Amino acid sequence: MTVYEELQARGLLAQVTDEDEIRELINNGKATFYIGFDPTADSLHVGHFMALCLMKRLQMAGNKPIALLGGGTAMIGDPSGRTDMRQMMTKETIQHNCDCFKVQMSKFIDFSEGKALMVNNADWLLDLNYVEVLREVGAHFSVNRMLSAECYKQRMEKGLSFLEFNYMIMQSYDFYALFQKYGCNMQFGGDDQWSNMLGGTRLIKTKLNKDAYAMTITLLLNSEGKKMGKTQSGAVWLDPEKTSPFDFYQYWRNIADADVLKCLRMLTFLPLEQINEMDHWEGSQLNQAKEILAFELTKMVHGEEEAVKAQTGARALFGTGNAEEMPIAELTKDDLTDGGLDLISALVKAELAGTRSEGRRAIEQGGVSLDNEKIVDIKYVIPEEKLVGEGVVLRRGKKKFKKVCVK
RNA sequence: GGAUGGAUUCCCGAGUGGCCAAAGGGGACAGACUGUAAAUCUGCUGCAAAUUGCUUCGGUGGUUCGAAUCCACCUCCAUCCA
Repeated sequence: MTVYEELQARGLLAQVTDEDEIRELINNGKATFYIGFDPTADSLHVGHFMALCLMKRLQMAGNKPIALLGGGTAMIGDPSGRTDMRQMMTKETIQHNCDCFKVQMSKFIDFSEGKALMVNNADWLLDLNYVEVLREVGAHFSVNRMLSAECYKQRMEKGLSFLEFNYMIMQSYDFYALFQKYGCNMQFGGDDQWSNMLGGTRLIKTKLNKDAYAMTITLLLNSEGKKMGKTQSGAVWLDPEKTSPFDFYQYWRNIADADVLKCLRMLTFLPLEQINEMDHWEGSQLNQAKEILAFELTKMVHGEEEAVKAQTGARALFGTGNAEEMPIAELTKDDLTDGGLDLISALVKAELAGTRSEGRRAIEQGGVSLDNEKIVDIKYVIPEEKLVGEGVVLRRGKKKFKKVCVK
């Protein structure tokens, strides 16, 4: 199976500019392609992960990837698919985020001599001269056409600043610059980037009369049409400090039935035959598929050791309600009052509740248990001797656990 | 620059002097049912020393016994006109 066929079979391809050309290029390892990553946070998230996987797949097929850090474009902010303006970031924040991205990316992609490149568009965007850009680049863009682009639609209702409006031009310029500098002939990106990417191919065509190609990856949407990789508390990060391997595992372990197979195909490197076999699994059997998905992804992101830990931890936790591997909240004697710790404080200190009111509610509604024993008394005090040493398992709801102990 | 309409809690959105910690919906959280799923049903959703107290309706100041609500100024947004 060729790379192109595999990408197709996995449902990764969304739109392509020229199917035959692209197939030819990437199947024969002749593509030098780039994917842009705007450093909008200090860690990569699942969406980036997907792009990195694609990068890896193509690299394995002999193509040369360029990871483009958007140190320049992040100064502007991509309005695509947004309903409001992004908060402007300072140069320092952007630089910091770039550094974080670099470290994380290096774990997935082999950037050793000649195999791949990592560049930062701040290097060429920041020194551009306004009037010159307007004349050289701006002249080739039709405002009418830009406005009709899908990515601005949402913003036409709420308003779009001129700053953000220029994002497309900056991204197009990137492609143009990379084409000239590194012979980069292809761009990949999320499907929401389509119009930005087309801008680049068109610019290369008009300025240089050369062909360049663009291809988008299907956005990872769940069965309800929402972007995956987000939780109510924010994105699912690849940085273990921001999303622990256990939480990362749990995120995938808990996805909807309807989404498991799709995720396996799109995100893992498991052979398609193996995934196709799971296709006819039904009902609770799908739980196995979810375990596989969660394990595979955790392994890729955090390593096998962490994946095993997360899996055994989760199994034990949801089986017996107790486990070795469990997030621990370590308190000190100072946290105790009168030889014990009241339950509400324990919930807050263990970060199982954001506020005391929230903790109180959880207890009142029967959602809190201590060592598998439900407690509904909001005045309950955990005696000190229980907290010393091994500690106790404090549980809020079905899925949130912490071992609480006192040093 | 001019005219008009806006800004309410996580989001949408009602409220136009006291009955307002503020309707309704969504989301989140908790419970029941399950398979750590979905759907459904129930509860709950500002904070706290919790039959009470404190803070909140874009900002600042004012009127009033009392302001999300009235007045003044300011900031931001949308629509139309230039």
